[in-house]
Amino acid sequence: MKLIDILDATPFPIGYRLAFLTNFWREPILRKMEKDFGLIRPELTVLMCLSFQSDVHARDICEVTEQPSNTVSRGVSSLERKGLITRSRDKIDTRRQVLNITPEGQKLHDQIMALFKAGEDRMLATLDAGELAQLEKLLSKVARDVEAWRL
Amino acid sequence: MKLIDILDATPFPIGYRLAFLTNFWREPILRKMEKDFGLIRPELTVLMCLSFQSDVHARDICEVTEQPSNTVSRGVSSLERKGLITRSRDKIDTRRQVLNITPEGQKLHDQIMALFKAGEDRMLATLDAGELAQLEKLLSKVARDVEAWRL
DNA sequence: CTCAATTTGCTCCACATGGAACAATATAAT
DNA sequence: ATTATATTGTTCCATGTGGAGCAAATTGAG
Repeated sequence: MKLIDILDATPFPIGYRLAFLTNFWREPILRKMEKDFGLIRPELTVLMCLSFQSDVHARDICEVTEQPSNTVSRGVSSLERKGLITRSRDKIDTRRQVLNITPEGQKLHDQIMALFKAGEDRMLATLDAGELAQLEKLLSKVARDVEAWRL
Repeated sequence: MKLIDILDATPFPIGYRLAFLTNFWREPILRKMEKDFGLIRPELTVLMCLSFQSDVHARDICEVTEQPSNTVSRGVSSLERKGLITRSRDKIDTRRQVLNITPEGQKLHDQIMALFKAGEDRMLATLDAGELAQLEKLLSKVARDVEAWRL
């Protein structure tokens, strides 16, 4: 009995393959990230948001990533302790705090992104250029349509 | 700031989209499964294995799904308490126990599979028949190649 | 101006999960 | 046969995570 056999027996061939590929691509890298860099998942989420945009509030991260506020709160706190992001009170609304990534945080972020990139290259090595373009185009189309089909 | 924007900014466009689609397709269904049927993830894993094949050992499930033995053990115990699977000592090796799905378990399994199928249909509604075939073919190719690229 | 309602971020708590050690049983070596 | 080693499945424990509720601060209605 192999996992791939059970996979082939399900009535949702594409969904299961999406989950299958996601697991084998992402999970080992996340474990490596935790082991080598001591960064856990919620911290990476915050780091990616701050790398993408500056002067962000924790609340923004909650909304964008649809994560509960306590998870984001923990991620922000530990990232600040590590010196990977900065936290400063908002002058106008002192409940809020303005978050920014530090150079150290950006550097770590880039290293981790490189891990994912290398993993993707390995995963897709069996596809030629045309197939790669096809796959990205199809996944993009479905992803862009997300608001129409998400529950 | 939208999640899809951060997505587009990463250097791994396909990997991130795989993860993105997997999350929005699978997670809501798993939550619904937990709420409506009281079944948690490790239980579903065991149930799917037993639906696929009869007379399996817990150890087999560990190997196929690469889950730790305690997780499988808990799943097996709770499924048996609920009457969804049966457990009987192996006559030859009395350390082992032979697991089988019950008719009730099979019925529940089929109901849950139908949820995932319906979710997949919704997710892929934007693709035409040719695109669907293309996508499945490409995902299959990469998935079959898993042993070559997994870390 | 005053007080209720909202928003932000945090702590407490409950639970799912994986690692490690354990008992019971089976297998191998001499 | 006896003893050491493997294997199976379980319980204990540490940790990551989300829900609910909380205090502090802001906003809005009268």
